Amino acid sequence: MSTAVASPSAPGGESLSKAQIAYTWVRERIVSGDYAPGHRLVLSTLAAELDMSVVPVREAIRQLEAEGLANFERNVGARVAMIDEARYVESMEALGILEGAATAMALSSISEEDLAQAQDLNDQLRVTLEDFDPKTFTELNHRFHNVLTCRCPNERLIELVNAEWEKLGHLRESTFSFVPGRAAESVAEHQRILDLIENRATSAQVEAAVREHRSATLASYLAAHPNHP
Amino acid sequence: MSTAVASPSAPGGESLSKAQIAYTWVRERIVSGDYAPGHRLVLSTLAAELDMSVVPVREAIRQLEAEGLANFERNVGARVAMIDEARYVESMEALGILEGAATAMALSSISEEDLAQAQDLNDQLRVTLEDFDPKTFTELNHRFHNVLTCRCPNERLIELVNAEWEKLGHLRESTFSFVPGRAAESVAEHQRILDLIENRATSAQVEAAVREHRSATLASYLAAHPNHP
DNA sequence: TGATTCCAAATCGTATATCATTTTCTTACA
DNA sequence: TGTAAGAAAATGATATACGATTTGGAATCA
Repeated sequence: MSTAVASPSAPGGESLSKAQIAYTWVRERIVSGDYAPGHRLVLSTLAAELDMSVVPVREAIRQLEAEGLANFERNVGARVAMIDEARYVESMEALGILEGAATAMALSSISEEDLAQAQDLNDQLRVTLEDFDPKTFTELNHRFHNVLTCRCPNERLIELVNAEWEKLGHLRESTFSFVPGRAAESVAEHQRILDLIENRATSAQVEAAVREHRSATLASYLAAHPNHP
Repeated sequence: MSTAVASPSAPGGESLSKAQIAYTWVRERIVSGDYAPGHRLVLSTLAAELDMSVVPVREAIRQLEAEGLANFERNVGARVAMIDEARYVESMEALGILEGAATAMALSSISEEDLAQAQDLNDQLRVTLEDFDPKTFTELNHRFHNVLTCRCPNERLIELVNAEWEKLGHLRESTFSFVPGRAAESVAEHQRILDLIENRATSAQVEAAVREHRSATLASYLAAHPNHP
């Protein structure tokens, strides 16, 4: 029986292709940490588990590869992407740049409600600090940033932000897990960003603030991390 | 005979998989404009032309899809991605942001030689103005920007820059084809960027200059373009 | 004539089969 | 005992085959 997979011939709803089913299935396992980095993704095994042939599974894994969640080696096979320390840092940096720009561009479109929602999320984050749980903190943190960026009129930029965010996804919680003290600073910086927006700061100021916010997260992560190559 | 495709069992060299051969082959046709936007990519036809089965072709096209060069429609097939006006603008904007940041980060690593090479390329661009050819101008233009960004220590950022650049690739020449006057301005702005670098301007200044440079290109493109939805 | 239905061709999606490569295990030899 | 050669197993890469879906057109009817 394994996992209940949505019937491909689901009546009424639009049936997903097997390749798509395999994609979401495997992806879910990766982001949930079920398949740890380095875990081998054997086509025949996955195909058997999903009760389909290897062809759609292969396609799914290639798609995951394109997103950077898996690595394929010719004639050897695929495995869940390793979390190279250097790459993690670089992606965080890139995310800061993209997110900063997206937030700045969104400025004129951010409504009172958006701002209120962001404030609310940051308040929730503050509450979380007392009984800290990296998982929920990370979740709220994502939603906070998403509220600010999603109004960006440039959809491509939003795509890039999300892609980068997801690439970091399956290990992002580690930042706050490893450096619990960072969470409090993070909330404070969020507040500063919200204040800037509310006080009609220039887009350059907001962009810089968001970028620095991520740099700071990154710095504390690195400080707490003895580089282990 | 058709196109001479590198033998998969090329002796000595590392043989490419058929999927990779198909990928580069189709991609080449797209970026060269041989396959215009909207052109259908029929698996069986391509497979026949490449003398292989449809399986690797399919894989190649999915890869192209992931890069945004092709679009796949379920049970219908793939076609070369349409050049949506809005998407073009958004990608250009995103490229400006990424390139600006990459160039700024590269500042401390740009050597005298790099600067000289960039200067040389811009001089070549200036010469090209007299007997203008959009194709070579675009080529040189790319190399100019590449010299500045490639020293960026953040490889991920370079990846993103290149990905965005290539996404625009198959229609980038149009900017200078449609707005020939823009080329001269472009060269002047390049010169300003080089001057900033030479005079040890702050990274923020350089970043802004590069970003504005692309904004200006975009603006003149839009000005010369009656929006045709 | 125009719209509708139905059939056939085109093409994709997936399964199965075969070939190629890599890895691992065994075995023989120094 | 350690190493190297070779066979066997595992797995990926590709080919072929077949079923499913879409699309275009022919035939039918009002």
